[in-house]
Amino acid sequence: MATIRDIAERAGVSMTTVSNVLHGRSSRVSAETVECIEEIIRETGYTPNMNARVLVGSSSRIIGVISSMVPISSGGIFQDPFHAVLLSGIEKCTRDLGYFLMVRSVEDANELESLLTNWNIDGLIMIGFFPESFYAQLEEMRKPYVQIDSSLRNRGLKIWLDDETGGYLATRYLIENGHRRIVFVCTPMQGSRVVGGRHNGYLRALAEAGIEEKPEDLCEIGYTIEAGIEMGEKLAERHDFTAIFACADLLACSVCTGLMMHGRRVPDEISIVGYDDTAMARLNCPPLTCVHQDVAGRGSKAVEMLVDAIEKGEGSEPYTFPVTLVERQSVKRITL
Amino acid sequence: MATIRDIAERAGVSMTTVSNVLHGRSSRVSAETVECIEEIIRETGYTPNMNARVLVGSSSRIIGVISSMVPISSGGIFQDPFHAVLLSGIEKCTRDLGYFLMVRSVEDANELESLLTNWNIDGLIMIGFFPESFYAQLEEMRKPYVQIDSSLRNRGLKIWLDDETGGYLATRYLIENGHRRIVFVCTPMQGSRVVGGRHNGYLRALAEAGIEEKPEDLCEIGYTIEAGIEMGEKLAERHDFTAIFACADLLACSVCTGLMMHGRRVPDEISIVGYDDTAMARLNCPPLTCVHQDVAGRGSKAVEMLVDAIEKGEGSEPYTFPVTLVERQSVKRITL
DNA sequence: TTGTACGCGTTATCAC
DNA sequence: GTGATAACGCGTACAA
Repeated sequence: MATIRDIAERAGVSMTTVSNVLHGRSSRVSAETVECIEEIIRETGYTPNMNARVLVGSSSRIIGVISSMVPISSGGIFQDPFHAVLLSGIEKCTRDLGYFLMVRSVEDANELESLLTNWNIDGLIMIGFFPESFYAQLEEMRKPYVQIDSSLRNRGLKIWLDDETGGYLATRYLIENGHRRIVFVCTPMQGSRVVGGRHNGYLRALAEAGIEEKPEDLCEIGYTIEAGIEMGEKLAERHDFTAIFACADLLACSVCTGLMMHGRRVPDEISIVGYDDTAMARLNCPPLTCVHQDVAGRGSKAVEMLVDAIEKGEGSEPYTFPVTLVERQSVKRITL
Repeated sequence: MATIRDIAERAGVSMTTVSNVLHGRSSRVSAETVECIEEIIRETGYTPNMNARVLVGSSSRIIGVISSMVPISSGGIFQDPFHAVLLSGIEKCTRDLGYFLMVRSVEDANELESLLTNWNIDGLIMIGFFPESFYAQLEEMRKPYVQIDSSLRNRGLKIWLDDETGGYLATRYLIENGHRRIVFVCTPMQGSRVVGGRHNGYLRALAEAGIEEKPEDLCEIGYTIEAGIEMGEKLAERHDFTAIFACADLLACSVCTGLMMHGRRVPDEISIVGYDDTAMARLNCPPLTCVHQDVAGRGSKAVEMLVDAIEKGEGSEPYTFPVTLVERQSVKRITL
């Protein structure tokens, strides 16, 4: 509760001097006063009132996080483990860089504007997809924002993933293990750079091996456990393929469950490769071979880029994270 | 960016009048000025500057969330799916009640104090366990705080779970299905009300059925997938039990994986019951029978209790959430 | 090197 | 019913 005035009085100096010490402007203060004041600051446990700082200055050192709703079950943000890990990376980096994190779900562009102006938020991290009006609002307000897994056309900072390579690596791995008929399970592709990229990689690997793409091998479903299990049950009836590439761990694991519930064995009869390498991949039985991405790292990078933009006013090119393939036990080598 | 002063000028009234309109003090303003001002407020898209409000008033309408680190892999908060869903519930309710959410990891009591005073945070939600110094700090600052899954002795608001009943239901269910030798897998019990409660329920069900507790049936491990898988592998060697009750889904699923990797079949040879009913329970193969708790609901309730305490200054009794048993397919009825 | 004074946007008190 | 005005805590010209 101690204020700058309190410190100044106790030290017998002016508030300006205290402020200078607080901001490390040591050139303007004699060494001994610095020491004296610092001592008092320690004693009194002074903590700046950020609200007052924001009011007088421009920066609030608050970073906002909004997330579009990709819930596993019902509404609410961050239910998806992917988002949880992402947030974890975001929080850590935000903290390390001396910023604060305000988390909120936002219904429309007006709410977004309110949020931003209410607290004079310095910049925004956007997880997922949002209506065009959100971007228009942000541009109008000239607020820096960074998108994770964004679509193509919007401006602003972007954290991408090398989705195409991931799709390619997964599919090539299956082909190298003797599989020639590979089902592609994904969420609806329309307009999604992410899913589209993974699919392109899938197609490239197929083409490279001289394998023709079969329309019935493309399975688009909703991003829920139930949809995945259902798809697994449907696929269990088919005997015209030997492998599945699912473009998210959640889908891979739930499809796997659906298959096994109907007596099909993984990987003995059907091999599966997933995408993301979240905790559920390691937990799956058998442990899931999948494309790995550094989820928490992407969160950190998003914060770094955003803070750069906030402090230096720099816009940077989209940053693309690499992917790797993690071999576990859900793929069987087969010989024809 | 419009301020109260701007509005006042445009309306040709004083700032006080605008403020009165803003706060619905209609008795002090004539109906026509109210309408006029409201019109201007709409036009100009006025949004209050919260920092200024906090500075002059006392309440910030910010709720803080800190989480002890119970990470699946490396450091960082909210990596655990349980925490993710919890946060989701917290965020929604916070928003519905007109508050804002600041999320942060905190290393020690000093950092906690800084966080709270920096922003004049109204109240705190604590997820998990924290050192005694945290509580001392909060008491000293007279900040309302609510603990989710707290230990016994601290003051403050508490959201509990009926852990004992959960342990009892799970164990009784296994016994009803013919199992008499039930291994109890958990995280270290020492001082944990949560794990201790579940264990007590387990013991009660055993006693009720006249089954003696065997020391070798108590397995304490770390809360990680790796530890669970390892324990599953170890248990796969044993043939002196028919069922496992794991006091967290993560443990149940990873033990299940470990068992199956070593050729033991679930539920044919070994039945398993989990606890929490997170997404991974539905995703498990076979889908996990487990004790259900309303995780998001607990988050909401925490916010409600906290806001009550903030606004009415009321301290309330610990609120205990009920549990139910969800039957899926990881338990087999056996006859001796 | 140090101090004074003003303004940031809002609310509350008190006078009109 | 309405309007000045003083705070809230801090940063920063500007003056000394």
